[in-house]
Formats: sequence, structure tokens, C-alpha cells
Amino acid sequence: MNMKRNQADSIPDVYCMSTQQSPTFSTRLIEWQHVHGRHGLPWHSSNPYHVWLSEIMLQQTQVNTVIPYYQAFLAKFPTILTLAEAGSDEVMAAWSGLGYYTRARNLHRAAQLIVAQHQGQFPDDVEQVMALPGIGRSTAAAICAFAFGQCRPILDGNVKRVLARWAGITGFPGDKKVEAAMWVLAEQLVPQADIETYTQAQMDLGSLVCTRSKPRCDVCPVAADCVARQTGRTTSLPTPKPRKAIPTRATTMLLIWRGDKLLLQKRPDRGIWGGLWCLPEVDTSLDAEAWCARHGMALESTTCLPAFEHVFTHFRLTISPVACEVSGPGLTPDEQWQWFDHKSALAAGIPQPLRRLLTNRQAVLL
DNA sequence: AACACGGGGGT
DNA sequence: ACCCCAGTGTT
Repeated sequence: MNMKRNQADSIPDVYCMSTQQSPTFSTRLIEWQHVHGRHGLPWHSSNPYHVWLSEIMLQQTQVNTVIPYYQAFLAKFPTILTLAEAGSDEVMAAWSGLGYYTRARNLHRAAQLIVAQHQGQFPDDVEQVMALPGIGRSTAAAICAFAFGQCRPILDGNVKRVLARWAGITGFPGDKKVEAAMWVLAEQLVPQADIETYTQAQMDLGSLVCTRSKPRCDVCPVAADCVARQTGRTTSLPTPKPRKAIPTRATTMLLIWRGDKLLLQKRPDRGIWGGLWCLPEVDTSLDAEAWCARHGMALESTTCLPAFEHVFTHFRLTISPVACEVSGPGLTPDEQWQWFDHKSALAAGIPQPLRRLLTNRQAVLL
């Protein structure tokens, strides 16, 4: 196996599946499908046009929504030729309500291509299928499996979730390396017979049992050797999409202690921490002395405390707290400024990072 | 309100 | 080759 090390590492030993004693992954899925999977779906046929239409409709749309549209669409356009010869308006009208209208435009274009290039016969060569607009590798594999019995793996969102959990594959499945590793695994697991049942089983297991949240592991046919289940990672797999980098800002907050009283400033109602009592902020710890002087206080001592991070939805704030002992007349309390003792500060409306700071030993001098 | 989704399109 | 999007349902 010529895989890069980090990929191989993320895939536990599934390569020996074919030699193990207990039923293989695919065998268990197929048995499960016969008892618990979906049956009698209207597109369960080997008519490639029917299979194709259903696969396109099922992209980003659930089975129960698709069924009535599928039947109406086929009644209106019973063959690839009738679809190819229809006008765009008719096709779009038949799709109306399903959403993602690019799918309908691609379907229509593909029908015309099949007429022009394949004499109106849906191609059975997977490369030619994949060359049609709106059909990628996974959809092509599903069509070739259902319509022609070809043993090819699919890899849609449901399958990615099942494989990530069962094999314990970490990393965001949208990442190309991770996706490539999943295709390799999917290839390995494909059975040599009953590909139709197996393909449907993967779809059904993903949507009925191995769901995004609250998977029903108690009824899962592959729970026994599921890595996520064994290691308590069903909720953290598949690895979620990395949050896009949020900007980091920095600020210095002054803990102005005058005796055992801490100076807090009430923020305006609008904006961040609106209406909460907060520490005065300066640009750097070097500004502490000037800040005190400007507010009629003498700075007796300063202690720089360890910086820490607070994460908002849209940015990350690095807070450098500086504890200051001050003397002098001090600020006269008013609407905006108040002196709090430690206990009353914690009882006041203060933001979470200040609460963290005040419950930390170091921040509370004296 | 944020996330998920298969394929296409743009850089 | 890589990143991001469209457009809608789910959590």
C-alpha cells in the first residue's frame, strides 16, 4: 500500500477484513438491509433512466420529498428522449418545488447529450456516465451499481459519516486527503455480489441509524467493531468542518485596586458586553501609569498577570491583565464608574472573562 | 443561527 | 490542484 503515513495511521486495520472470522462489513450491511432497510422504492429497477433521475433528485433531498416528484416527472417525461426533446420551461416546471434547480438544468442537458452522443441509450461505461453534467464519481457509481450491477463504491455524505465512525477516520471529510483515504476504504469494502443491496444499505444505514446526531448504535449491524463506538468518539466523528480562521485582537485590562476595592466601568448598552461592568482597557501595560494619572490616581505598583484568550463568534480576544495598586483621591463613583469589593464584583453583571479573572487567585492581590 | 450536502466553477 | 459556492433542510 503506497499511502502516505498520516493517512494510513488514521485508518485502523480494516485491510484484514477478508480473512477475519466474523461476517464482513458488507455481509452485515446486506443482511441488515434485507430486514431493516428501505424496500419498494419506486426507482428500484434496472432502468438506468429511472435510477439516474432518482439519484439526481436524491442529492440534497430526502426520500419522502422525492417520491411524488419522481413519479410526476416520469409521467411527464417517460423516456430520455422525451426529456431531451422537452423545452426548458416544461422541465423546470416539473422540478418546481424540489429546489437546487441546477440539477434540473444539468439533467436536461445530459438527456440531450445522451441522445446526441449515445443514441439515446444511457451509457454503461462509468467514465462516460461521469462525463455527463451533474454526475460526479459517487453518483456515477450509484447509477452503475443499481442499473448495471457494477461493483463500485459510493461515497456520499452518509457513507462518509459511516466510514469515519466505523474505521475511526479523523480529519474533515471535505479535505481531499481524507476523502481520498475514504475512497480507498470504500473500495476495499465493496462486496463481489449483491451490490444493489449493499449500496442501498449504505444509504439507509447512514440516514436511518448512523445519523449525524444521536446515532442508534444499539441497532447498528457494525457496532461491534466500530472504532468510534469503541473509543467513545461517535459524537466527534466525522471531524467537523474547520471553522474559518477568525481574527485575533489584543487588549490590556487594568485591575485598579484601591485598598480592597476594584474599579469597574459600565459599558454602553450597545455593542460588545453592552451594559456590563468591565475593567478599563488600554493598549499596552506601559499605558497603566498614564491612565492612573489621567484619572487622578497615583500608581504604587503593577503586576502583569498571565494573558488569556476569550473567543467570540467573530473574533478572538487576547486579554493581558495588569493588576495595579493605586492611591490618591480616586475616581468619584457615578453612572459609569464604580468601586466594587471582590464579592460584589462577582455578584454584578460582568462578562465571562472578567469572572474567570476574578476567580483566579493571582488577580486578587492583597 | 449554524451546519451539512454533491457537484460545478473559479483562481 | 485547491478553495469556495449555491440553495435548502436539519439540528
